[in-house]
Formats: sequence, C-alpha cells, structure tokens
Amino acid sequence: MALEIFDSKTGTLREFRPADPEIVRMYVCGPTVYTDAHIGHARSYVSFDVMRRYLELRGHRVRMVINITDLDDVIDQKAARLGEKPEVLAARYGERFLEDLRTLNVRPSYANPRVSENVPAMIGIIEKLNEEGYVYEVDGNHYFRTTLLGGYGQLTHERPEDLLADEPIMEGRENPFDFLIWKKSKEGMVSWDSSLGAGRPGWHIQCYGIMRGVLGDSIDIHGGGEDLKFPHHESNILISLAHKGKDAIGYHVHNGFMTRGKEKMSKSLGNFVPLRDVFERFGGSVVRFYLLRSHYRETIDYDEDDIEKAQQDLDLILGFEKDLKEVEKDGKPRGFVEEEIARHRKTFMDSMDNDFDTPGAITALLDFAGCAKTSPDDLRTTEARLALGVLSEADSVLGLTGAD
RNA sequence: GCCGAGGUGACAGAGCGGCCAAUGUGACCGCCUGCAGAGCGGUUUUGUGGGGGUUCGACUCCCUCCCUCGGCACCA
Repeated sequence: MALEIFDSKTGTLREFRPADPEIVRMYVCGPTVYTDAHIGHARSYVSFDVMRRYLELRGHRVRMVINITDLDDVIDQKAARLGEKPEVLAARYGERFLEDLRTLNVRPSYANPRVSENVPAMIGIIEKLNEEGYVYEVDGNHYFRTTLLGGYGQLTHERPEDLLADEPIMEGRENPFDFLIWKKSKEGMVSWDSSLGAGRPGWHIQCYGIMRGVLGDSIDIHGGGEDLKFPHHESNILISLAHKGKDAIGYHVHNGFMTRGKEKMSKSLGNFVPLRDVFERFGGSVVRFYLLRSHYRETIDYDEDDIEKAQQDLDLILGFEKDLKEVEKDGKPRGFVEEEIARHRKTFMDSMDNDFDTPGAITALLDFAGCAKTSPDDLRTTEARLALGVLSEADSVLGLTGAD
C-alpha cells in the first residue's frame, strides 16, 4: 500500500511522491516567540513530527525545518512593555519553545532557523521582486502586488471577492490582498539596510525566504495549522509564483485545531492552555500520545480526562512491551503466533499510510497487546523478538518513549 | 454570506460495499487479596444526525436537509 497524504490545495488524498527520492524536505511554520507555547502549538509540531518519523520508517531521509519567528510587532510591543530588547525576549522564548519540543519527544529538526538569521536571503528575494515590478511603496512601507498573477484563493478555494471582509482594509494599498513585504524601520525595531531603505521583512516573505534559503527550490511538504492557510500560505504561493514561476510545494498539509469547551483556543477568549501547565500534570510522552489518539486533521477539544485515558492506553502498550522483554529473556509462555504479529504490523502500517491515521495505528497496538493476553498459544522467544520488533517500529513513529 | 472539515454506544475512536459496528476507557459481576490497588476472567449500553436514491446487500457510494467546529486579513 502506498502512503497517501491529504493535500489542502487539491482537497484530496494524493499518493506521496517526493520530488527527490533521496531526501524528503519538510517545512513547518513555527511560532512567533513572544510568549510560551500552548497545547495547540504542541499539537501541530507533534503531528508533523509523526509524519517525519513515518517517512523515515519508510526509508526516506527527511530534512525537517521548523522556523522560529523572532521578528514581529507583537514581540516589539511586549519587549517595550517589559523594558527589554526585543531580540533578548525573542531569544528567551525561542529557547523555551525548543525545550518544549524536546519534552514532546519531537525529533531534532534539520534546522530551526530564526528569521533574524536569514534576513539577507529575504532581502535578495525582495529586491528581485521589486526589480520585476511586484513591489510598490506606500509611505515608506513596501507591499507585494498580488493582482499581477491571479490565482489568489488556491488554498482557500474561494474567489478573492468572497474572501473580503465587509470593509476591506486598504491603508493605501492598491488591492486589499496586497501584503506588507518590507516594513520601514522605526524606533525600537530591529532593522536591516536594503535598497528599499532600512526596515525588516514582512511575515509572509519571512517564511518563504527561510524555506528557500534552507531547503532549496523544492519542498515536498509545507505544514502548519489550518489557520495559516489564509492569508499566510496563500501569500506564500503568490510569492513563489512571482519568484520562481511556480508553487514549489508538493503537498500543502494543515493540522486541525485544539478547542476548549468547543471553542477555538485563543488569547482573546482566554481559554488557551499553556503547555507548561499541562507538563506539570502530565509527562511529555503522555501529552504526545493524547494528541495522537486523534487524527491530525480533526479538531481536539481539550479535556484532561482524555489525557488520563491516554495515560492508561499508553501504560497498556508499554506494559505489553515490558512483558515481551521478559518473555524474550526467560521464555515464559505468553503468546500468539507469527501470523498475528504480521497482521497487527500490517494494520499499523496501513493506518499510517492512510494520511497518517494515528488513531488507527494506536488501535492496532492496543489490539496487539490484547490478543497477546488471550491467545492460547505459547509465545516463544523468537516470537517475542518479532513482536518487540513491531513495537519498536511503532515506537519509532509515535515516539511513545524517550521523552519526559 | 462564501469556503473548509466533521456528525458512530457514557467517553475517545476505527471501519473505504457483504466477514464484528473493531479497539481502549468507563460501568457491572467474579477470581485473586488481611483490606485496597494492580492483575486475570467475564458481562454491559434501543450506538452509525434525518430523509431519499444506487445496490442482491450501505456505516461505507450519490443527492438533499439538519446540526457542530474552523477560516474570511494577529493566530499552530
């Protein structure tokens, strides 16, 4: 069976075929680091980590990049409020974010580039776009001209006019979809020199610039939360069309949201759950397992009772593994036959092939553990070893152990 | 309004046309135990949002309606 991935752009499952069979390139939009991550962030990075791990189990080499957005107005604002330098504040939260990823047992990325470290590459792209007429200035700020290309709305599957709010925000722009690509420098802002004057790159070009700079001209998977589809990823596609004449993304993948009391977690509603609060009660492995009990595109309504259930399921699987290790050593009967082992492995892999269906994959493991208890056959050492091999594969994908 | 994703037992969550509506949790009953827990064995909930259609046969495909969540310019 072949791996199929749901591509947001086509809205369909598509068989996964990387541009370069040797190396799969993944780029996941990282957080803006002005505060600590919440459970929703964890969900996103765990989801993409599992994809990466599964691709690796299938024999691919994967270059996964999660960027860190350390240049942004909200960072500046918070830093000003605290009376510290924006770059210091961003560095601190950036480090804390990477710590959180480790706690969640997210495999180390190929790179975690900061926006601030990649500005020269972005300036190069912006200047080129400017020369080619894609950029115009309004009051010192520079905007990307979206109307030249058409094709806006590819990800959202909407006509641009339907995307408009009641009162389009113009701010002197030619078109409401045009976006800030170069923000002019002002007091307290970290800035760079360019042919467009002193300033810094806008959000959309930041991601695009890093992606191209670190991974090259062809990215297999571009991921992020579903809220990033519009306008962020939509704008990224436009930049790519202007810059290279095509959208260089193979598969646009978006994870679903965390809600709390059925409402989206957000700062304004005050219902977000800081990840570090969760870690006080539950280990990283458990939180991770909890998130993976739902498919990555489903909405998860945050519920600590469910985390406790996840803990129980996880204990069941880990207990099974422990039993197997004992059997492997002393041959105590406990068992099933080889066909059972192969069957459960197949279910696991088939589930993962189905757009990374981790709930199905986890079920296969629970079923595996259950059948081992009730089967009348004696388990031989060789079978224990086989079964442990399957669990080990599963663990390499789900990352059940090794965190905390 | 436009676009997207969904609606399966108490909860989570599979099923991709017949092989079981899976699996785990919960609850209940036993065994075990000085008690409890763990473990083991067993039992359990009028469960597939409504209505049409296709089919010998639909949770599974098609149409339609209802409902939920999300996006519509800060957002993972």
